[in-house]
Amino acid sequence: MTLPHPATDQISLPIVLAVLGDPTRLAIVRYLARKEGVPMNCSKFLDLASKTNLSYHLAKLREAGVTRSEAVGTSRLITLRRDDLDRRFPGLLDSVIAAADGDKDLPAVGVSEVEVSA
Amino acid sequence: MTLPHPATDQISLPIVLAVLGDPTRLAIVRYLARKEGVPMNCSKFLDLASKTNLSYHLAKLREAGVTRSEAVGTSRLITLRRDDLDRRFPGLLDSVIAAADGDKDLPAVGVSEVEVSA
DNA sequence: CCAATTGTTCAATAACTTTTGAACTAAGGA
DNA sequence: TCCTTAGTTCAAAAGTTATTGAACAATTGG
Repeated sequence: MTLPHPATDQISLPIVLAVLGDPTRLAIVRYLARKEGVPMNCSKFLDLASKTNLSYHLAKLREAGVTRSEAVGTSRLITLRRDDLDRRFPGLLDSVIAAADGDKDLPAVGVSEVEVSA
Repeated sequence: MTLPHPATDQISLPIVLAVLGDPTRLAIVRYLARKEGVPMNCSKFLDLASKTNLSYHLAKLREAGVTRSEAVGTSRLITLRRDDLDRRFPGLLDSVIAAADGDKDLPAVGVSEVEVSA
């Protein structure tokens, strides 16, 4: 957990809402929610924005307490801080993700991915 | 309903999240939620911001589909579009308001008001 | 060691959002 | 009619966020 992350009780509601109020970041969060438990690296999101811009948006998500970024080799493993968010704002993430899933106009990543069973 | 309001199915998730991601507007929404059914006029919120600035924030809430503003005489009656929001984004408003109520650091209006029974 | 891969940082710019005050409109009461 | 109340509009200024490209750093494979 190399990079700075806020403690669970430091996560601020307005900041989380503002951070989720951006279509690119919302798409990232949706994808992480769909692939829960599977750590993602940034390259997954390159069809949403440029590398530099992704770095910016992923930092915003991390600083808001929405995601966790871990440095592993030259990659960052990114995960949703679902437990922390659910503890702090019960029901919020679920309703946001459900709402986003129901909206065909929002940008999305990896929608047509093949599920690989173990 | 004189002023322009989006239809229920035109309410956009990122816009709603961004609009609620402002502490002043969140305080307005919390107050409206607490006084559900009782139409408010803008002056209720004058301790949050200046008259001009309130006009701006209330327009943002209306344009996002979060509130309804009705012109009555020289006043505006403002209400939460709870039914519409619940239909469009089930659970979202409740979790946002519950989260806001649990946060002592957020600005609030009319917290210490006397409940007047009929 | 060298090159490729992965992502960051920096500075610049563009694009928005918020806040302000002065001037305004519209309704209602004296 | 005139004054007050309630809120809007407008243009400017201030502040913030998003986007870009070029340069950089760190790790890993050959």
